[in-house]
Amino acid sequence: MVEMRILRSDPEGVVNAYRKRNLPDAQLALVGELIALDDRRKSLQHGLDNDQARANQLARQIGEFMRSGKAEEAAGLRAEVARIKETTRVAGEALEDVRTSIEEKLISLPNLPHPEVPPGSTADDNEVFKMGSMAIPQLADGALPHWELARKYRLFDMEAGARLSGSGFVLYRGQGARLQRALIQFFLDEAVRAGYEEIHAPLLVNAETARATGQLPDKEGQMYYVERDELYLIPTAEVPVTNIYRDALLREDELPVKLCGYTPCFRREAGSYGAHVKGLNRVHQFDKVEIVRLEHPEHSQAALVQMLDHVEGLLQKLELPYRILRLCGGDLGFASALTYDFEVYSAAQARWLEVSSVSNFETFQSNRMKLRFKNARGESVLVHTLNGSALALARIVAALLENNQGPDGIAIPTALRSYTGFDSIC
RNA sequence: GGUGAGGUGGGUGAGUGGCUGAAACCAACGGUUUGCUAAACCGUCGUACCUCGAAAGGGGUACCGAGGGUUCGAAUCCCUCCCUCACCGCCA
Repeated sequence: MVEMRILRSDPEGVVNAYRKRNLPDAQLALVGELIALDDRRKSLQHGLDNDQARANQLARQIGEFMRSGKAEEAAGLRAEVARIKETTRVAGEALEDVRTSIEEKLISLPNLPHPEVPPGSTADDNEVFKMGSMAIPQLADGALPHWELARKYRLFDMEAGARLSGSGFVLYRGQGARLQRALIQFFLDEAVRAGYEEIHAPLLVNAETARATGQLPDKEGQMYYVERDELYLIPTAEVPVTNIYRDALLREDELPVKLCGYTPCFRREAGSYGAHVKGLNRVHQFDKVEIVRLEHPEHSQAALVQMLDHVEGLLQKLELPYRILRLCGGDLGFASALTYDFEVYSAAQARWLEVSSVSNFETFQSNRMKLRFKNARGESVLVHTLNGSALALARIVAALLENNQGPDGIAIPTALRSYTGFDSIC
């Protein structure tokens, strides 16, 4: 949720920034509407406070009259209190309406794009920020896409997943299952080594939690919902992990907070059909290690760079060809101010697959969840939140299988061998 | 799922209708003392919003799990919900 403070301080700048996101005029108009509503809110609050101060004063006087036996005087004041109460009731309702209206409008506005966000409207306009040094592998004739490799080496079974749950659910087995576990362990170890505290979080969260990180209301349809208990299956570890600090008021010296967590991620996403969603390219449940940081506003950009380095290091250790994209305004996620996507090249499909998204949310999430720290001057300041995948498994597996296939099987990258316990899949 | 006991400021914990935004103690912070440390002593010490002020700072309102209600007045009385703890039942 964008800070009202920012809207008020520079409405024109805000509107201009939103143009980068290609927001429709109706949404841009909200900026002015919100400021007007906020003015109204202040004036209602002012009136209400004054009336209540008066009522409190009268109540005290009535008490004194009662004690000293002046019943008539007390009765007269009671009548006045009754009048004031009626006024405050009306004002209170009006204030509540204005608040609700502000909340509704504010929550419908996406985050302001960071100045570094390139212009553009679709994924095609994303800027290639960096190409990894690993060469794109040249596969021999007859190289197979990962879903064929899975069949050949009995690594995972989409049909079984479909039978158990539905299409888009995967059952891993044998070396395929082992590879999953190895990657999770590897990613967690690397994150912990980089100073992130490991979190093992609940996979079902309540509505308030989903709202705080921005999944509700804007991505409601993306989440699985357990109606009977009013709980959502998490679409990413970001949700429970960031929410650990909901409503927190930290000391400045507690920053930065660096957390990581492995969870399965559940996504309903209807999506398209055909080759694009075949195999592991897009599934309803996948595994991911997420890194999350709570930062002092002055340090969040530096933190973002560190996170990019961390993710890049993982891909280098896995010896995967990758590139880093800087998302353009039109492709930027609702809650994000600045996002870098990592894509790995999946050679048999001859396409880039998104395996990580690293974002700085600045105060968008912390404003929703009232996550602040106290600065040296004693003021409460919203922290910046950041997170990134480090890394998402399913597509990494797809690329690993395809890129490393050869006549003698599929080679496991050196860094992973102590985790898998085998050097190749055969 | 059943029964019982509770939810007060960073912590412990007092407070059953007005002078309680809340005692006391601990922690924390600033200071005095001290060769240093400790102790002792003095002071500060919740959050949000509105408002006055250039600022320093001042004034006001709300908040004692959440939401309603009674009352001139509620941390205190009533109702609903949530959560925690204990015991029983069930159970990976």
